[in-house]
Amino acid sequence: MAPRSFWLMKSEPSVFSLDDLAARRSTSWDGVRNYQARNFLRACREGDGVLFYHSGIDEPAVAGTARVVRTAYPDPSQFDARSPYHDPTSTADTPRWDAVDLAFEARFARPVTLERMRTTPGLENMAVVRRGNRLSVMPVTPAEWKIVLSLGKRAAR
DNA sequence: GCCAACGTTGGC
DNA sequence: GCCAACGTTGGC
Repeated sequence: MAPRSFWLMKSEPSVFSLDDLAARRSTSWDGVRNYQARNFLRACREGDGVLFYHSGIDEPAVAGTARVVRTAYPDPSQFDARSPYHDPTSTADTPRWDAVDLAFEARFARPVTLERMRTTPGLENMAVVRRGNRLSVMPVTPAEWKIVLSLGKRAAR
C-alpha cells in the first residue's frame, strides 16, 4: 500500500469550522472552484491526513486534523441552481468539479498559527506560508505534517 | 495567443 | 477596509 499523503485545507470558521466537522463527524468537502485545488482533491486517497486551517480570522491557524474518508467524486453543488457554488457550465456528463469526504480526527491543544509556522524551522517552504498562495487545498510534506502535529500537541510558546 | 480588466482570496 | 497576488474572462 502506498504511503499516505498529507494536505492542508482552508475554511473560514464562520462558514465551516473544525468544531462543525467534529459535531457531524464527517463532511463533504465541496465548493472548490479552482483547477489546481481540484487536482489536489483528485489526488487525495482514503486515509490521507488533512491539516484543517482556519482562514479569514485575526489569527489564521491550523486548528487540528481530519482524514480523507472518500476519494474524489463529482461535487453535487455544481449542479444545484440554488447553491452559491452552482456552475451552469458544468454538466452531469462532464462534471467539472470534485469533492472528497473528510472525517474529524483531532483538535489541537493549541491552534498552530500562520505566524508560528512562518517562524518554525522546517516549515519555511510550506505552501501555506508562501506569499500570495490562495489555494484552498494544498499539499503538505510528511516532514511538515510531523512538525505541525508536534506544535499542535504542545502548549504554544 | 496576448494582455488588460475584472473578480476573488485572504492576510494585515 | 485595504490591497497584493493571481486566476479568469473576453476583446482583438
